[in-house]
This record gives sequence, structure tokens and C-alpha cells, in this order.
Amino acid sequence: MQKEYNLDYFHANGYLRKKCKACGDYFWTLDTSAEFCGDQPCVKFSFIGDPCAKKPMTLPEVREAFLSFFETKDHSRLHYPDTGPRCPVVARWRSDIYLTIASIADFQPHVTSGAVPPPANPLVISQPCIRLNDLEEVGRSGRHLTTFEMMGHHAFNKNTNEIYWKEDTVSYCDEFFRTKIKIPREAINYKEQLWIGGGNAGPCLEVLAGGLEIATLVFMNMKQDEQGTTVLEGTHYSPNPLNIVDTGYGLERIAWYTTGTPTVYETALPHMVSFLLDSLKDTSDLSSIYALADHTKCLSFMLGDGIVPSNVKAGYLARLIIRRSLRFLEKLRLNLTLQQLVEQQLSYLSNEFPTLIKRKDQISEILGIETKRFSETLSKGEGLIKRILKEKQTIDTDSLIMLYDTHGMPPDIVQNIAKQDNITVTIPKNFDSIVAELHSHEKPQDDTEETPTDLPATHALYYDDHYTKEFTATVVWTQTTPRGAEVVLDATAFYPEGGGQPADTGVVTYHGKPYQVLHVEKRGSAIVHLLDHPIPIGEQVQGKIDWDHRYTLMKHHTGTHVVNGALRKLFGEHIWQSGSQLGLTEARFDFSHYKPVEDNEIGQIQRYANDFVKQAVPVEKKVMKRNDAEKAYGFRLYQGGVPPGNSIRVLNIPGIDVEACGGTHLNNIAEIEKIRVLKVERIQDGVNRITFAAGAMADRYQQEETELYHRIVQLLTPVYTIQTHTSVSAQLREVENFFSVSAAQLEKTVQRFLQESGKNNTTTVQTLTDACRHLFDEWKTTQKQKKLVSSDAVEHLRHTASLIPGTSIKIITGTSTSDAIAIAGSLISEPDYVVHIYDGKKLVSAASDNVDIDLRRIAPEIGTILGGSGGGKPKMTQCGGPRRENINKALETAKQLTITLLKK
RNA sequence: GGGCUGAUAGAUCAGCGGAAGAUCGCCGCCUUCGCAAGGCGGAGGCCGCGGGUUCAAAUCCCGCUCAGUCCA
Repeated sequence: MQKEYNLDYFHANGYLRKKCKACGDYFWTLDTSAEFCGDQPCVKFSFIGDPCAKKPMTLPEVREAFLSFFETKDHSRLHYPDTGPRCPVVARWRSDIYLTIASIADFQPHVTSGAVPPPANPLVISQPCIRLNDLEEVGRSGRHLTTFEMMGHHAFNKNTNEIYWKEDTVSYCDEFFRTKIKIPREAINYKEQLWIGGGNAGPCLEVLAGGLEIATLVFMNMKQDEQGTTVLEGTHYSPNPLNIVDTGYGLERIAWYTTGTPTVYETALPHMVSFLLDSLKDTSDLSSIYALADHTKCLSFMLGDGIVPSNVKAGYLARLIIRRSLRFLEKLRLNLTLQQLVEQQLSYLSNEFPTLIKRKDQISEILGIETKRFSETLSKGEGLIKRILKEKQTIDTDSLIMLYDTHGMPPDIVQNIAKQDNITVTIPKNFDSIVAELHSHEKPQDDTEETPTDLPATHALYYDDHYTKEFTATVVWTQTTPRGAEVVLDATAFYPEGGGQPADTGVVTYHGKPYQVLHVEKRGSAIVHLLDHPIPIGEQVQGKIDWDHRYTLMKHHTGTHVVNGALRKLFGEHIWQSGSQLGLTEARFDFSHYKPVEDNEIGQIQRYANDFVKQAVPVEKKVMKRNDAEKAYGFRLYQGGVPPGNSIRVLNIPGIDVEACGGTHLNNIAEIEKIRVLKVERIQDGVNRITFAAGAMADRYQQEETELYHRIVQLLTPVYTIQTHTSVSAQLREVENFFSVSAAQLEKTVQRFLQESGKNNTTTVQTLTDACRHLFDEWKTTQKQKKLVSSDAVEHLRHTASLIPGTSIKIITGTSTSDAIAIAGSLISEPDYVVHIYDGKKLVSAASDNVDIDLRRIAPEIGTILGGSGGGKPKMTQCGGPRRENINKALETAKQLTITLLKK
């Protein structure tokens, strides 16, 4: 490895290779007396209060110095449509991470693997990054930040085309720090290290000054490979097709080095720190102030770049930061809301990052919602804690874990609440690992790896023309499986299942005989047709897809993009696809949004979508170079996932929606005809699902809905005269809500309420909704009356009482039309009674409080006579069974058994 | 995506196979010059929806819906 670092540049400039006395690692230095590598913990910070740089610099000054310096060295700056010179902090172009954690992350995995050429080469960028790994240290350590900018100059070298490699990289670094930041050469050491991360590895030099790592120069030349011959930390690596210069210059750290402030926070977050200090009476808790200054910046980027708080994925991370911030706010007793602080932060960031403040209103709304939600969670949790304390007098580890894992109560908050009752709660040291252990049994989801096949590739005719219905092709491969004959053709118009679009159906004709296409799927670059009958290799066949089937799917697919556009128009740029499934009768589209969709918004979505359809916008379908597409449309392209490869299919509906999409689509959105929203529901925190139908299917739903409406009106007609019949769907929704049932159960439910209410007079009302409300009230009244005991009936039964000889106890057996429990209860409110009452459904036995009897000893026997059984409490039992004809015998037996029981 | 909770009065919850409860809030009366407090009384429940088991389900079992929360 040593030769990896043996650079001409070091030798030519008089650098010495030394071994650190503390850690034993090697480093290059001009300082002949240097004994230590210059990294922590081998040395302490030496620049605080005593910066070696000539003058303090601000973040924008350092950033611009860096970018323009590398521009003079032929590096290009980048530009994206949404975010300008940077990528978003939410890594939309990657499926393996949620947040952008390094400048090189912008180019992984496609550029670094060599599949896609870099957007420029070499290039320079200052990329805002978010890392939550050392969250606990933020504010406390004086140097950790969740949000920072990693400045990088990157060169992607192919063997044939080397831009530059180690020598230039070190030379640029030296020149940049010497001339732009004005750090004396002697103050900087270069430490030899190995860099491993994200499936790549390579030698690297850490650039150290004053005990601070101000840059890392990585020479990424290896990739993870089981066949590889290089073994690093137990993993095999082989040479990467590209030699990548991956540098990371810490913007905040470099600036900090020039200012020498007590912590990095005064330099990285100068305005916010002083704003907080000015707003506080007690400024002693500096670490909380720093953390809050940091977290509000983190939130500005997260929410500004469109993350919607949620209990999953990136949204969960946003919520984590929101809740941590709220607790710091509480701890500091700051008289401001989180909303106000983030607004403040946004105003500080607005010059450097103008896109963030555009979303200010939504960010504020989100923070308002989240603040309220957290306080609700806490107050619920507080009640729970109080109850546990009441019961157990203490909170053991199990409860502590339960409170956190199930109810989101952080242990230190539990501790504080218990303290109010003078109860000490100890948090076990391994609390975090206990929580981790709880979740460790989950199996990691195995990504469905495509089994590599050597099937012959199929030419996809549906991409040549999305409207291809018939074609001629040759069988190039076949095999028979239990589910049918698998056939690969040299070309096909049959669309294989994928991207939420179901497979095409239809027939393949061979020798004049049509064979059903049962399923179509993609396997590698081959498209496999599942037929009900085999066809030999080499034969020519005619394919014909079921056009009705496909055309409906196309309407739904293009419709989905239009609905996405409508949602974005109504709600804003944070709308992002989180799932999509097309069907024949309907399509559903899941999207991020920070609150449930309100009823009146459903109509608005539908109106926007249909307005778009009326505009008859032609749909552009084109294959684009990935870089060109990203440059033109931004990362919004990747709503439906990130396709691999250098070329991607872009579906652009100008002014409405543009996405990378592999599906088949209409030529003009007018062909959608119409869109009807069927349902909007919240499927997850922060995610809503909209279900809609397009074209003829929309009509069908409308018709079904109207029919349902009229059937219900018909049901109600005998007792309700409904005068107006408008907004049928809205009314049905309202009524479904009111009875808390789904549309499928609505009829049944209305019928049930009609029957149970026993209503027989006619009432005139305005609408169906009014009728249902009225019916419900009637039903309630009836239910109450059933429970009411008629005093006449009670008195009548009381007159039939007979005294049990030799006792003061009176016995009553009889039947009643109202609830036997109520009647019996009323009879035994006076002392000395034992009663057996039957109401047609059950036989209730009950005894007055003063009667010494255990009725449970006879209840099963009485029940048996009725063909069932019975039981209950000593002085109140119930029994029954299907054989109602035996009731007289049962009552008589009850009487006899009671007498026997009492005589004992 | 995977767990774990929960759904009962307007609110917070108890009950966890045998007459739907408590506390707060609400209404009325008593007390007071008036208010608060106190005393007495009252109204207010499809026990989330749909099935199943049982003589009997708020309670047990299975779906569904909604909500909360943790992890990646």
C-alpha cells in the first residue's frame, strides 16, 4: 500500500513521510519536528482562538473561493432545474439511501459504476449533506453538525481518458489552501489512510490542520467484488472500471479554521446562534442552543427539499429531528415556536439557497401540525405513565421500553414526569441496545434479485409504437413449465408486467390456431410469454394483443400522470409518488402529503385533472440520456423509482407532469376522456392514496354510484320523502361516513336501521343525508324504549308471585315482551324475590340481594331443557337455547329447582 | 417494508364472557347579594365496521377500517 502514497509532489516539495507517535499511522509533512499525524485524538485543536489563517472567512466566502478556484482549473459547476447548483438533500436518485450524505453520493451508483457518463468531467460542487449518525453529539461536542456542505472536485478517469489523478489532486489541494484560505503550507499534514464505503474503496489522504480534518482526498479505484483478489477488512475488492477522484472539503470546518471560534456552531450557524442567545434570558445551556441552531437548519433543508414527515423512510428522519428540536425548545424554555425558529432560519438561508424559502408556507404548516401532534403524544404518554405509577409505584425497564417502543415516550421524559411524583426512574445503560434487540429478529428484506439468464433478447415493439396491436415474430426460445408453455419471441408488442402496469393479454396465432397469452413477464432482456400451448423454436407466429384491455390500461397509466400533475398543482411540490398500481377497472396512486385530503379537495383534484384532459395536451415519449433528462427536468423524473442505465424513457406531458416511465401511454391526454375520483384514503402517516377511473370506466362507476343512490332512496321511500337529489357522490360519502360503513355495506345497513327502528310513518326531508340522520335518531329512540320497562308489566308479574312455604321468599315465573334482564332487575329491586323471566330470547333468573342463593347451580340445567346451557353471576343468570317450545317446562323446572335449593 | 399498541359518554380512560362504568366537562336544583367551591339530581353510548365461536360477546377468534408509535 505504501507506494500508493509515494507521490512525486511530496518529494518535489520537500515533504517528509513520518510515523505518528500516537496512532502509528504514516503522514506527510513539511514540519521537520512533527511527531504526530495531526488528527484527533493524537493532537488537540490548536486553532481555537488562534487561527493560523490570515483572516476569518464566512461560509459563502469559502464556498465561492472553492468553486471559483476549481473553475480556473477547468472544473465545471453543475446546475439542476429544481435546486440550482446542488442536488437535494433527499436522495431521490437513489434507492439505497434516503439522505444525501456526501458530494459523491450525487453520482452514485450510475456514474461511479461507469454506466452513465458524469454530467461534467471534471466537476466541482458544494453539496449540502445531512448525516444523523452522531445525532447525540450535535451541540455537545462542539464540532458535530447534522447539516453541512461537502465541497468536492471530482474527476472520473477511464483508462483511455485520464483527466487527472493523485498528483494533481494533492497539488490543487495545496494551492487552494495556500492561496485562497491562506493557510501556511507547514500547518498542513497529509495522513495516509484507507477509504472504504458504499461498496467502493481506495487509498486516501486526510488533510489535517490544527488538529482538524479539513479535507479528505479519496482515490476510489476499487469496487466490492466476490471474485476480487484484494481483501480489505474481510471483503473482496477488484479494480473499478473508473479511477475516481473523490474529494471532500468540509465547508464549515475550513471556515471554522479561519475564524477560530470556540465551537464550529458560531461559524457554521452564526446568525441562528446569536438570534437564540438574544432571545433567551438564561443562556447557560449552550449545547442545547447549538443543537437547536443546527436542527433548524437541518429542517429547513429537509422540508424545503420536499420531505414530508411520516412514520416511514425519510419522513421518519424528519420527524425525529422535529421532535428533538421541540424538546430542546422546551428545555431552553424558549418563548418561540419551532415554526418561528425555522422561519428565521429560512430567512438566513434565503440568499444562498433561494429554493428553500419558496416552500415557507408549507414548512410552517407542517411544523404546526407536527408540534401539535407531538404534544398530543406526550400528553397521552403522560397519562399512561401516571397510571402505571399508580398501579406499580415505579416504572421498571419493561415499562420504559414499552413506553418508548409503543408510545414514543423518550425515557428521559418518562424520568421527568415520574420525578414530579418523587419517584426515581433509572434508565438502563443498555436501553438503546434493548430496543435494537427487540427489532433484531426482523428478517432483512431480500431484494428480489433478477436471476441472470441467457435468454435471447426480445425487441420491444410496444416502445416503437405504443399503439402496436398486431405483429409477426419468430419463436427463439421455449420451455414447458407446470403453469404452461414459456415462449420468447424475437420481437413482441405484448407488454410484460412491470412498474405497476399489468401484463397484456391476447392471442398468438400459429398455423391458424390461436393460443391464449396467459401472462407476460420480463426476464433479463427477454420477454417471456406464458401460453396455454407450446410452439416449437424457429416457427413464425402472429401476435394480437387484446386492445380493449391494453387501451384501458393506457388510459389509466397516462391518467395517473395527469392526476399526479393535478395533485401537485393543488397541493405543491412536496407531492411525490410513493406507489402506483394500474387495474382494468381503476387505478390507484399513492402520494406523500402531510395531512389527509379533505372532502372538498377531492372535487378540486377531479376538476383539475379533467381541466387538463380538456386541454388535449400531446404526450411526448422519448428516450433521453440520463444527464440530459436530469438537467432538463430535475430529479422529479424519478417518482416511480430510479431506472438503471445511461438512457431512460421520459414521459413528458408538458406543463403537467414529467417522469421516467417504462409504461405504455396515450399519444394525447384527450384520449383519457374523463377522470373520476373514486376514493381518497390515508394509507399511512404522510401518505395518501387516490383511486380513480378513466374513460368508460369512469362512466361505469358513475352509473354504479347513481344506481346505488337510487336503490337506497328506494329503500327509504316508504317512510321518507326526499325532495332534492343533488351531489350524489358527496352524499353517499357522507352517509357512508355517518354509518361508518363502506359503500358495499351501505344498503344492508340502511335496511337494518329501517327494520330495527320500526318506523312506519312518512317524513319529508330535503336530502338523503337528512333522511339517514333522521332515521338514526328514530332508531335511537326505539332502542331506548326497548330498554325501558313498563311498570304495568312489572306490577302484573309481581301479582303472580307465590310464597315459598316455610320461607319469606316470593317466587315469580313468567314471560315478558320487553328485555327480561330489565324486568327481572326491576322485580328484584325489592327484597325477598327470586324471579325467572323469559323474553322470547333468553330466560333470566335473578334474586334479590337479601336472598341467600346461588342461581348458577341451576342455570345450566334449565338451559339444557331449552337445548342450550346457561350461567352467570350468583344472583343473576341467563340461559337459553334453540328449543323454545320447551319454555313452559323450563320455567316450571326453574321454579322447582329454586324451591329445592332454598329448602336445603 | 417489518414490528408493537389502541378504538367504550363531549374529553381521559376502567371493565376483558353473564344487568355498560369512573373522573372531568355539560344541564338543572340546593347553597350565595353575585361568583367560585361544595351538596343533590339529570342528560349524554350502533362498546369502530363485518363475520365466527357460545345458551350468552364491549369482552374470545378471524377479516377490514381508522389512529398512534418504534425500527430499517
